[in-house]
Amino acid sequence: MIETLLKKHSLRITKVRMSILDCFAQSDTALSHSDIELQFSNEFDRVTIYRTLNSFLEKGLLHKVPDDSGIARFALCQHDCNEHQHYDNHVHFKCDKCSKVQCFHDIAIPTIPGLNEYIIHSSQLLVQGVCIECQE
Amino acid sequence: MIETLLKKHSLRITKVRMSILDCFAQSDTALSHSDIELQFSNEFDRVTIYRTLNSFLEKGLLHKVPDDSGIARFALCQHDCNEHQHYDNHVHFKCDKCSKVQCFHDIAIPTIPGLNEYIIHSSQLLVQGVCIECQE
DNA sequence: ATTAAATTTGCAACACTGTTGCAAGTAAGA
DNA sequence: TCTTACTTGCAACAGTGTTGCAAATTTAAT
Repeated sequence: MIETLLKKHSLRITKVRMSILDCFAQSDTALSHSDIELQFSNEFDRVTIYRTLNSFLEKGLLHKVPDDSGIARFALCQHDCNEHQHYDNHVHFKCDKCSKVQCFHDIAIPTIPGLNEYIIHSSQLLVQGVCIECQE
Repeated sequence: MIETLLKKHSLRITKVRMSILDCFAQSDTALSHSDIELQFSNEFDRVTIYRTLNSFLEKGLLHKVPDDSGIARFALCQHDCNEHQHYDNHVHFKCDKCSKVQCFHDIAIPTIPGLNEYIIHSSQLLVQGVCIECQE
């Protein structure tokens, strides 16, 4: 439940946070600031939306999804992330036709040989192509 | 040679293009617009730099390096890319300390099982951590 | 070397994304 | 209920990237 989720991450329960978190819970794709703003522009200030996304990110409710376009997209964390640790090393798929970005939480990224001397914190794999819906 | 490279990709030989392409040839890390602008701000207009980067991208001289920060970085293509085809499915490493991004052209990205129904155009792996220089 | 056509450059202006400071408003615990 | 700490909205700003247009430059053809 959404309220519990906020409390668990030590965030106060407010209208903006409930609405935006609900948005992510409903969506099966990663959402950008502008996606959110489209829905709530006459309800909440854009700065508030930015700040909400940032606190969700910081507290481990959301993770950032990389993208060649430059705009930041976010998706719900599936594991127990918190402000100290993020576990979001999974595969992302971006459709070149509809531009939607999906997370594949179940597909682990294989270990890459050849980076032995580097200390590795995280790996993110972005696959681009055509999603199932856009093939039809 | 730089002039040959421009001609090969059907780009006219101009001062901006020579200078910027040379910059990339010298550098072992990916460069952003602002990296370039720092060097040439009193010589070339920022719009011209943006346009130069875009034509290099389009003609297959450079590829875009993904990054969670949102700013676009570019690096030289190693294979024979052109305006129709890009072969830049390799590993990128970003150092969390110095923020430099390196390409590992030699490390191929393993095939990911579980995306069978998707048409895949490209895969980019971004590994973050601490580079060798920053460990010392 | 001259010329003509096409491309490139610089400038001004603009749009979008994201951040900061501050005063007013709200949530949560005593 | 009251107090404290956090959150929100507003205004202003900074950075990144794009577009239109006139002037300059490259290129290829004479």
